[in-house]
Amino acid sequence: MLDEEAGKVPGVSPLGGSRRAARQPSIKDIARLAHVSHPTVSRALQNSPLVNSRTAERIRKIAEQAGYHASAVARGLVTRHSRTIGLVVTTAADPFTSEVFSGIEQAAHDRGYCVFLAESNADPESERKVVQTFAERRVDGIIVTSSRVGALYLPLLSEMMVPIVLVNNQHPGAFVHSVMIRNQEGSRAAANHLIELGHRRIAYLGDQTGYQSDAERCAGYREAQDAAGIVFTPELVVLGDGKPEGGQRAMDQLLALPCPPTAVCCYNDMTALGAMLSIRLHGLRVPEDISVVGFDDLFFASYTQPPLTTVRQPMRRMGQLAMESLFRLMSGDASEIRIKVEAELIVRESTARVRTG
Amino acid sequence: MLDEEAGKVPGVSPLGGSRRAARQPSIKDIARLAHVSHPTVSRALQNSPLVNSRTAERIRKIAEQAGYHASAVARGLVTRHSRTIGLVVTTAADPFTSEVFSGIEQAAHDRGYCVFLAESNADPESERKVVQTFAERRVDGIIVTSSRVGALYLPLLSEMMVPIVLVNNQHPGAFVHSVMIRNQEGSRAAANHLIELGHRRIAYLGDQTGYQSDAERCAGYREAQDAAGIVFTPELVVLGDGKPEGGQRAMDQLLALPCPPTAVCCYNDMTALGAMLSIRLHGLRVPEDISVVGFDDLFFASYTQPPLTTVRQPMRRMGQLAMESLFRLMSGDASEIRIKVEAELIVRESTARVRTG
DNA sequence: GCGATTTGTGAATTAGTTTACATCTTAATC
DNA sequence: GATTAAGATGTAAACTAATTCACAAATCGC
Repeated sequence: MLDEEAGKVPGVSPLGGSRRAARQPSIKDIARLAHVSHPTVSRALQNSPLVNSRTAERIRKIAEQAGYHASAVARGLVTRHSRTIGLVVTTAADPFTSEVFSGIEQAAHDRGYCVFLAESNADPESERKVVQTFAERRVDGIIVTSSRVGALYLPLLSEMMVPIVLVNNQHPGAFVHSVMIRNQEGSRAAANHLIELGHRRIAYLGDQTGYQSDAERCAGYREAQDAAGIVFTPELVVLGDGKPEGGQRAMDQLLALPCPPTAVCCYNDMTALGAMLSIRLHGLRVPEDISVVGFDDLFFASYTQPPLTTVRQPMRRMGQLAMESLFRLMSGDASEIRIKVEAELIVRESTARVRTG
Repeated sequence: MLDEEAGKVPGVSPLGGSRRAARQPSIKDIARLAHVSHPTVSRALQNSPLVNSRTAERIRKIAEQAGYHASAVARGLVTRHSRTIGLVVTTAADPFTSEVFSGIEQAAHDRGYCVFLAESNADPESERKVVQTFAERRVDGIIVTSSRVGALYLPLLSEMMVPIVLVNNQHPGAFVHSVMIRNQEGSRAAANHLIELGHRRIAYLGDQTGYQSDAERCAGYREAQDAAGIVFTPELVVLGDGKPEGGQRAMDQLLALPCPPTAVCCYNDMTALGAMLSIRLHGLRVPEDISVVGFDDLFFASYTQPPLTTVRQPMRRMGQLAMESLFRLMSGDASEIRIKVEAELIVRESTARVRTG
């Protein structure tokens, strides 16, 4: 016990006139208060069998009363683990993203991890900066959701020496870990549903920023048609931007066609929202005139008018799976992880039998 | 990957003998690679005038090539600042919350701060744990959004010695900093709009978990009616839960009344979503039979059928303001911050002149 | 050779974890 | 009652990766 025997925690009185911010108590402050050495405090707080359980209990109580919280930054320095993960998203203000985050956060929290959430705004430079920030902060792992720039991560990855899991963003050929929805199967189910309802002229309203997801969903749409012997009509494939505005514009295009479709498969629910608005503004009705199918099953899908038939992604679950995969990787398991989760068609009221005549 | 050719440089390599997993390069590794001392590297990377600019440039280049990222955890230990803030939300899977987050994140990112996002799930115990986690991680500040448990933060606050800003969650009387929407004025404007359309029997569909926000919005609703000489009818005030399900149930109640309202002010847009569904399911139409007003102006408000008249909250802006307030507080400014932002009525098509006869 | 600029040396500091080792206290055993 | 071992605790230090300071030394221009 060398330092100030003063007995008080230095700088702890905020009213002392000092302009310095009061310091949080350190392990040595607790040691002094409990009249033990600081290694004993450390042992007590970690339930080490080396300390008498009654002493340990006493120390824990004192620490609690003093409002002691062992600094994770000091601990992280020595343990070389921050118990922190980084999540990079295009934007957090998106129902899909925030559901996935929610799943990640829960799984992380359960294991004592904290999540840094950063937006890349779909800007590669910003994305690079975010990953660099995460590197500086020594996150133990990284999850990337719905990004367009998968290729970017390869060089960063080797530099970071930290596992990365991609959600719905598998860069083809890259050796990265991923959790994906079965895009093609889901989309095929949606298209099949329309075909079963008698539709023959079915459009696909895609997402020009969707890259692989869009390609796979479009493939599912085509596959279903091929199987049903419907010839592919290129002008029935138009592109939005994954948001309502883009969906609306793309639907406008379809409705300007000499012979518009009787049904539309949308890249996602946000796109479907815009498509349905476009249809209404053209004086047509869903599903009487045109059937609409979405993808995602966002919260609002059951509240649209009419309620939206869509392909459900288990978003929370996908977030959890991504986090659990990351835990596996962080614990040293180096095997490649490529999880594919099932998509489920949810039939509501935006799809109906094609109007005959 | 740290260059193993450090071995050909005379001197001891810290990695030389060890079989440890590849480590991220440290400032000393860079010093060795650049043939300078580590304080010089530190100076160079901080653009100190004490180093020759050419040397500094050379060092920066070497650091870059080696993929060096100065450890924020080590720096945080000595500087006592983590350049990190914590945001606690009830759930991230909510359009209001994620918009606010987005504003916060942008402002934080611009100043080199990272944001920990944690969910409390409206559970006080979980909320306490989250704040404790933030304390351990030595966040420089905390923002809390739309929480019910404002009172909880007082004891924690004094313990944490870290500034806290509340968004739409002012606990009355607590000495905390806050960014709030003008609930009462916004709600009054909504009710006035309905009154101007000739409505006399207007309901308020509140949120039993909304506490102060709900009280203020209800007060605005009553104030407008008082001013218009409309007598208050208690059975026209029903409570939801801030979500579509609650809105639907509450609207069901209103429609079961012997004399149902001709217009409804909803606590928020999510509630309005449920209310509109209930109205449809009862075979009535919006706005012909019943006018509906929301609150928030979430992204889907312009895509409902009919598009929703609502009171806009500048959510991103509120997030930014909260973050900027936190920066002020973190820089030592101790003056109380209580920002009130204006609400703006957005008239769309869910409200119409009351049906006469 | 003088002074200014630049760089190096060595150390303290931050708040923990962890280890090796030394005490000291009990309790059991002979 | 002494011996011995086990258990509990203290002491001192190393370690983590940076910042920062005091001071010394080297280099450079003039």
